[in-house]
Amino acid sequence: MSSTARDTVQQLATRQVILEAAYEEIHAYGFQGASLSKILSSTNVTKGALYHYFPTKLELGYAVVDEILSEHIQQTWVQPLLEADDPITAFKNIIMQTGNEITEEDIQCGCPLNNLAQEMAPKDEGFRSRVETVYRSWRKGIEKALLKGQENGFVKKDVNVISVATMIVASLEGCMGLAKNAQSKKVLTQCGRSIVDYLESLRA
Amino acid sequence: MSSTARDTVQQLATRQVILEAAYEEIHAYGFQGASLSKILSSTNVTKGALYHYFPTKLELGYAVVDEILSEHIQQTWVQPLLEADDPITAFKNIIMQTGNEITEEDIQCGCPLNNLAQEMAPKDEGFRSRVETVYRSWRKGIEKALLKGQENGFVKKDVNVISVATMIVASLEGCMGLAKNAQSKKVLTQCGRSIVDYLESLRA
DNA sequence: TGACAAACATACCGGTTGGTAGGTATAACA
DNA sequence: TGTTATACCTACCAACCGGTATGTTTGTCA
Repeated sequence: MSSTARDTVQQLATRQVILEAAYEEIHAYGFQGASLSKILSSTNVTKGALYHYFPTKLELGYAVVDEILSEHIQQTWVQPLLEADDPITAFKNIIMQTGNEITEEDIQCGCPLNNLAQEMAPKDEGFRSRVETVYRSWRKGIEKALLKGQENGFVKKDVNVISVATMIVASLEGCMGLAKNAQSKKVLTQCGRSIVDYLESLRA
Repeated sequence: MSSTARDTVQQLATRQVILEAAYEEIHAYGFQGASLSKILSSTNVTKGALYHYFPTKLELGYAVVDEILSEHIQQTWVQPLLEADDPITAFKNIIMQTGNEITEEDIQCGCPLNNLAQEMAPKDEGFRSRVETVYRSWRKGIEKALLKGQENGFVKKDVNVISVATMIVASLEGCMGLAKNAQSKKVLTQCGRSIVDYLESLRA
């Protein structure tokens, strides 16, 4: 039993190495532009190992969405919001913290979720539906937080939480997209400030 | 002289056919995913003709940005704004008209400018700077219109027109991006309504 | 210790891609 | 009418891609 457990650990370790290298390559070059050869040469993994764990390049990409991107959105953008009483203040904190921690390189690569959405949604239903699942849970999390905020008297009662949640995600992604093309942290913070202003306009 | 003029017209006609076919292929599959062979087979143009007018695939892509996308943004999103006295009402009209005219296919393909920005900005400086020029003139146009709106008493005086212009473009692009992945016109109109609400909050 | 399977490693393949070399048709001009 | 340049056309190529077939190592269990 214990040896089986260790095997599983070892197995998952190699799998994880592949997965994270794939994530970075895809983040930098997009899914279609991502080269399996480059993923392999950036690690000590061979093509045989890769195809042992992932039947196709497509399945590797799916796993990146399901296991890395989904997790990242949830931990960064949803959980802190759900734990707070005042969603607007919590959101401002997340935006400001992200703005502080983000590097120029991150800006150049953009939001990996948005990148995949824009590139792959029209081309592959598997990607689209998986990305959509992540987006939906993101928006649902914001909706929940806003609703709780309304109950606690932090958010205007007449706010349509569904529309606003969509608008927030849209402006965050749009903001990252503009900053990515401008290659400018200034554009990002400038746009972030407008989002914060917008959030404040929702306060009760 | 007149015959030379006719030659030029003929020449530009072929060039334009290539350009528009390239635009559609790139819009549907992205620049990297766009196949020259498919562009050629979708027209009656041969590879020799293509490479007569465009030295590389890259230059063809550049021309699409400079001559098609730039024009489209200017005509749809900037000119009507600059001609109006009240920029907020004008903007609402553009958004609603676009929302009415847009097809499900358009939604699936997304905004061609945003597509190219997200795909190519980190990979090719030529693309990035050209797309950036389009974005900048878009934002500048909105800034001008908002400023004029402030002078005419339609827009709050304390609004930072630069930040707001960036925010508007960001949320428009983000909105299109979300709708594209959701493959849903409902998401688009829902998000559009939030943008309109945001615009109304800027009214004097 | 031997059997067997999981976990890799290597060499290779068919297909597609952007790009090129070299020929041809057409029309303007001297 | 001969010359020349523009505007194409056709056939081909090297490079790279994802994917596979086959071999080898490693560890487990009976």
